[in-house]
Amino acid sequence: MSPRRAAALRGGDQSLREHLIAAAGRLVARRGTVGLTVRDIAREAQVADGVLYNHFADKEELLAYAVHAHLRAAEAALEGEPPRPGEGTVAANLRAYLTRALALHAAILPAMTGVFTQPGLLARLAELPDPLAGGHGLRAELTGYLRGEQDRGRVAPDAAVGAVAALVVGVCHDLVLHHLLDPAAPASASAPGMIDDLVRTLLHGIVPPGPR
Amino acid sequence: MSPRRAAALRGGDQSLREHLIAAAGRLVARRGTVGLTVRDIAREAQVADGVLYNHFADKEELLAYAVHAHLRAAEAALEGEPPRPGEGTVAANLRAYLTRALALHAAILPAMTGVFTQPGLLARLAELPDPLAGGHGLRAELTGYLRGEQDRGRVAPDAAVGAVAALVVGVCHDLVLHHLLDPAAPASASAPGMIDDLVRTLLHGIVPPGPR
DNA sequence: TGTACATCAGTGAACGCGCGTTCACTGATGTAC
DNA sequence: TGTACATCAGTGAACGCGCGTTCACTGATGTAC
Repeated sequence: MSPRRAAALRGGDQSLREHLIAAAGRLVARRGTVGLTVRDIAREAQVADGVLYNHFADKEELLAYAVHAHLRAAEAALEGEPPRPGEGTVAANLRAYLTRALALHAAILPAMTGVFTQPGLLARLAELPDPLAGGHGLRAELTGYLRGEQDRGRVAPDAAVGAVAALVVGVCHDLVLHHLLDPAAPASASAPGMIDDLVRTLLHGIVPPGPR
Repeated sequence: MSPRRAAALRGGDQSLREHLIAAAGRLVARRGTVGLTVRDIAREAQVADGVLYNHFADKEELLAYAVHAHLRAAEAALEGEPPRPGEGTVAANLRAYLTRALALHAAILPAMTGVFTQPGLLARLAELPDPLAGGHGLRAELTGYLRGEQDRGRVAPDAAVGAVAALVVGVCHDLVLHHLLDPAAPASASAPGMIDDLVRTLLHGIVPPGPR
């Protein structure tokens, strides 16, 4: 008793549900969630307009799964492992965290920008397991790393790790948003030395050298 | 030859055009641009649905003026003057800049979040004079201030002023967005010490004291 | 093995709603006499 | 000064479109005999 199968699924072993999430996820990665219609998704999935309602309560539920898949894919696409306390130099590690965070935000922010403006979608997304909520995991990773360096004496014991994490995540927002505002302009994140400047500032601050 | 006047304008000396921009601006400040309909605006202005087309090419043009008015109002509402190089202490001045920037972003970001997702509206807004584009003016102010302090030797001559500006503006995005994501959670910006932590980090960095 | 039937996911035309926009009409005010 | 008319911004019902959603129908597959 296995009834009709969607034409687009011939030859594959994916369920239509997974197929729909994947298709919607592709569109989310490409265009964000704003202005995405159920017909766009059905066309991308090469499937009838109405099927999605056999697998999801409504458009918002499908979109929540699609955004979730997009976020996890962006996270999985990050290269290498996050640095660990004690290894290499603090400067190199901070640089690695900044690079990772920038790459993640560049992949995620365009889609998340739309999510911010759709409270219902945001709520649906929060209900899914492991939401990672746009860089939360990264913030925790960085905070943990800095605490580890404090234990090893390579970061000042009174350094404000929470402030550093907020600065790092924030600067990612800023650099990526600037690029969104004016896609023609060269991303200042890729400006030579920008990341190094950020690392230097976070490490040593801006007061002149001399007695503190 | 002065024909009919909108009922809502009785007793005032405002033009209907200004009246519409003000009403739309109020809604933008309250709810952002997303989901705002021309009927919402007409109801807020206590005016007929269609009048806006006597004064604006379309909804988007009115919205652009409304957002622009909102941005200028938020900027005007900032208390006090931005600090000047040489006055007070660098720490106090940085604190003042952070406080100003946070206040501005808290007022502006909810509306701007929606603007990011409406490319047409963004383009219209960019066409208006003095767009200030979500903190551009503030960034320039801060950069100028830091250069002035460099001239006076209170900020290291090799300090990366552009990086500091990006960090300051970025952390504002971050703190405000967090509040947007979870309005119930207490704003970490208001957490006691957060701003002081940020100032300390920017001034002195996180490496342990000792020989550089 | 071959044939008729039952099942039910997939299909896509159609529905209803809300939106931006239009336009025939209204009516307060200035002008002509 | 008083009256009839012209003007045109304001009015709001109506239009058309695109959207999310529904549902009568289709047809590939498993089952009964």
